[in-house]
Amino acid sequence: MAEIEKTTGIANPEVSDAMLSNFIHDFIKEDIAKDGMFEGKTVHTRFPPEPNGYLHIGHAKAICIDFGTAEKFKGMCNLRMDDTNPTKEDVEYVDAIKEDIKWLGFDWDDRFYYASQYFDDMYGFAVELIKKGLAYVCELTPELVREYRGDIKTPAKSPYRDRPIEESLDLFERMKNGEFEDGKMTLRAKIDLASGNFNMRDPVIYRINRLTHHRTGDKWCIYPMYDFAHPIEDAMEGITHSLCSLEFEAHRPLYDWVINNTSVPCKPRQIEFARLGINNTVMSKRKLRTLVEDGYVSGWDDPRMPTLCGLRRRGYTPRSIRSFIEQIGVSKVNSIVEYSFLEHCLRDDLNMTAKRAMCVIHPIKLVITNYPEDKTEEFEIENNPNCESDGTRIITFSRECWIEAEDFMEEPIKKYQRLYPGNEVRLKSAYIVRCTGCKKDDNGNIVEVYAEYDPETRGGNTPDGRKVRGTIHWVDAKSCVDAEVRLYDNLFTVPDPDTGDKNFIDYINPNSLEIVTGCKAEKNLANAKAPESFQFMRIGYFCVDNKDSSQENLVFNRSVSLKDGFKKK
RNA sequence: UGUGGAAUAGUGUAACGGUAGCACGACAGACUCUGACUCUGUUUGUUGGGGUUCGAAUCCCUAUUCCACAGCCA
Repeated sequence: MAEIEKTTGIANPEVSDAMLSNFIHDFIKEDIAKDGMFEGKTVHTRFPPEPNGYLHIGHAKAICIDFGTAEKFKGMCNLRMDDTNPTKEDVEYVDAIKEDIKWLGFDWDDRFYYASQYFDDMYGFAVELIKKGLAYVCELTPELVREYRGDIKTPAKSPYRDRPIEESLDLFERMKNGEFEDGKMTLRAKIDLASGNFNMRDPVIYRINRLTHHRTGDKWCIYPMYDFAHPIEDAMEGITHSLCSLEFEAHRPLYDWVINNTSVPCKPRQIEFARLGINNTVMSKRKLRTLVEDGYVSGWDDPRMPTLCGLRRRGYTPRSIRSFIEQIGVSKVNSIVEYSFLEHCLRDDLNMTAKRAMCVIHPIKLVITNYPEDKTEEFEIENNPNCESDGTRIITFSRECWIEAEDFMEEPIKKYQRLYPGNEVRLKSAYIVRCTGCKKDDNGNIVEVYAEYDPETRGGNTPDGRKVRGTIHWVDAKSCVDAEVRLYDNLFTVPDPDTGDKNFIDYINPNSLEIVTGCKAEKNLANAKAPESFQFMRIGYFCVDNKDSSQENLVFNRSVSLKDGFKKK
């Protein structure tokens, strides 16, 4: 590294080893080693979302790569709103995007930009191209442009290609001044009408569009196209490496063409990587919008959505998402990561950080028949057995408590080690109890379970050393609080609703949300507030809903269930 | 059919001419006051065919398959 510093003058070439390496890092190292290429600069990237929708887990990959790469090389990463097309863009998204990126833990310092702030520069560079004979005003209608684009064997054509420079200059200025109606003319780069890469067949770089821009208002009626604007934005900000997804690979020649044919201040390098695919969900903006607008979910932040605000509401932590992105790696292979891996990353994080609590979701009454009716005891219980510094809390115990309905079976299945007549189980941290029977209503439904406790086993200990196979969670009926619990399942019934010509709506899982009310939570949960997460012991990780939960009406979202190693049959 | 990419266990990703490894999953077991966690072990892979080489996932040839591009979207 010291060697490299000498030859390139890069201020901070030191590479952080905290991060897994990938091919992008390799490219950058090569560039750094290449004498003079980035003379005197630090690695500088950018994350350039178009403010026309909410960020999702796929964007998280791009964010982690853009910011993470800068971090790795001790460089910088800008946040830039790519707002060159006012058609779909809106200010409402800008703040949401910033919030999501900050939530993930990334920081752009004061380097927040809009592509629209370079409109003047872009206009200037366009004029430069015209003067060089490298761009011309074309009057083909959109229909004719398409028709004249040609095909693999036929080159494109435009009768305006050889328009004199002075004429194009004049026309382009008048386009800017609003003398022509929308769609009447375009400015096209003069490159190669016969190119096998259609992006190079004299691409349109400016179009007339009388739209009010969310930043520049009505100042402009012509707007630059992405292929022309993006390299300029990058260069204006001194970006050294412009990281983007694979579909822009074929645009790279055009990116380089713009950089090389205009007097932009630097020459960024575009590197493409595969975007993230995850099964059991959809990721395209259009499909997510359909889910929201047609009411299949409650909003962009519905906990079933792969949006960052949805994942946040679901209980995903920034750390779990960053860990996920880091572990799936970066390559140029289009791939579909299993949703279960994301869940694994969440469990992995929450296992270390979430405090344990007891909550009974499908309650059934357990009566300890040999326990005094008016007695209440307190037990001290650890908040997280995996993290001693999380301390302990007090829970109460009395004659009646709630247990999970599925923790009792009148006739046990094979290997069942919970409550059934004659069997002993431990009520977590309280007492060992022996089941003595149950009571049923007229329809044969079990309404109460009976057991006798062993006073010698206070705290759940067995002084005689006897082994008790089952330990179940419970809450004191006298002191518990009611809660609403929302259980989520996959939004789709098939792993690949996003592929092929299927209509993804046909595969929506009608049971992706189950709302359970009347759940019984230990009293300590009464004051829980978002964004706190808990492990409801033996069930899963739950977070307080950041919209609907209140002290009067506790609402928990199941973020992810615990793995269930019990093999039924 | 033109251009540009990509093919490594079920999934994702390393190995950059020198023992194909890791993670997730699955399976089996140990441990356990969470059937969780943790730990141990097992399972499964270089797209096919040639070639170069002492030695090939890696280099060469060839075949096959897959993805992206013909917006005045980004």
